[in-house]
Amino acid sequence: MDDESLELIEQEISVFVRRVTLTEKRFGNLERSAYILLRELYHHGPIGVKKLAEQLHLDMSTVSRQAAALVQSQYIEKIPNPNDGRSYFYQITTSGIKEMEEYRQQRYRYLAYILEDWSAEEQAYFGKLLQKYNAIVHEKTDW
Amino acid sequence: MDDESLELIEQEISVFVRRVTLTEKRFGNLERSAYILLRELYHHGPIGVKKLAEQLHLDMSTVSRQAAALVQSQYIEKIPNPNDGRSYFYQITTSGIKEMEEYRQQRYRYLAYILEDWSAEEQAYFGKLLQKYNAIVHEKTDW
DNA sequence: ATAAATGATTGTACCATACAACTAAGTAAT
DNA sequence: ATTACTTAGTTGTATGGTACAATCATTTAT
Repeated sequence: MDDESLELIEQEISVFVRRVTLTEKRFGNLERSAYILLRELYHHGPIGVKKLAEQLHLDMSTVSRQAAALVQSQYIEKIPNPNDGRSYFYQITTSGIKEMEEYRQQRYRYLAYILEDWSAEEQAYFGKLLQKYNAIVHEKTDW
Repeated sequence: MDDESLELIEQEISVFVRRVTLTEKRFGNLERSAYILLRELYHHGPIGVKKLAEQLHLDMSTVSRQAAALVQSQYIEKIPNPNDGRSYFYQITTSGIKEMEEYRQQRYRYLAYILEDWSAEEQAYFGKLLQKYNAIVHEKTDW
């Protein structure tokens, strides 16, 4: 692999990640972790902590606590699994969807602002390359 | 701005950031935060906590603690400023450089593995777009 | 029926970060 | 020069994100 590109990517990724994490900490009432959890629930539908943790590549204990907080805030509901007394299904509520979309809108606005002067090609390519990167990590590692 | 690209980018950035942060937590003896601090010291040369915090866009207290830990590990040295009894210069040590490079090598290896099947164009473009994104955030926000 | 496995929670620990209070040293104003 | 203001740095406290280990309750397998 081309060393120059490698160095550039290495350098820029670390700056990029720093910026995104520090900038997008909280939008509205949600932390970023909560947003990601809600998004997963929204797309996947009712699901237990174990599977949720697998999807998010987090430890069950982490997800269990985050989910508990979201139940508290009434953004998700915890429904006992009728076929298995140990397990539950978490389900996003109307209010949860609203908050999730609120957060997303804020991200959209911010991104649109940052990328406003990019050409359509650059924007499209940026999205595709990020997607490709993520897909490869998914394939190649245990993600 | 094109909505489709925006949605894609929004989605993929959050996955991307998650993955990078969870994957690259620690390489060798360094945390990622330590690596970034060392890199800054390495490139910038001797500098106090205040400026360091500005460069890294972190609170002084955060940097102060991270720096103290690195002094402890002997990866950096704390030198009193002869012209100002309040302030110090932090300076990376030989051993600090070694660790920093160790960390970087591990990141390189990992990245090279992930990107091995990308064309040279894709690699180059990916680096450039990340760089461009970072530069714009820098211009447009108080970063 | 007892042992093993499983879903979930809780205890504990660590890192990253910020804000506020504080200390010590420098600078400015009277 | 003495007093008040400012500044560099550290430390106290709080929050969030995460993991590992222990535990609890229930289900499955022997």
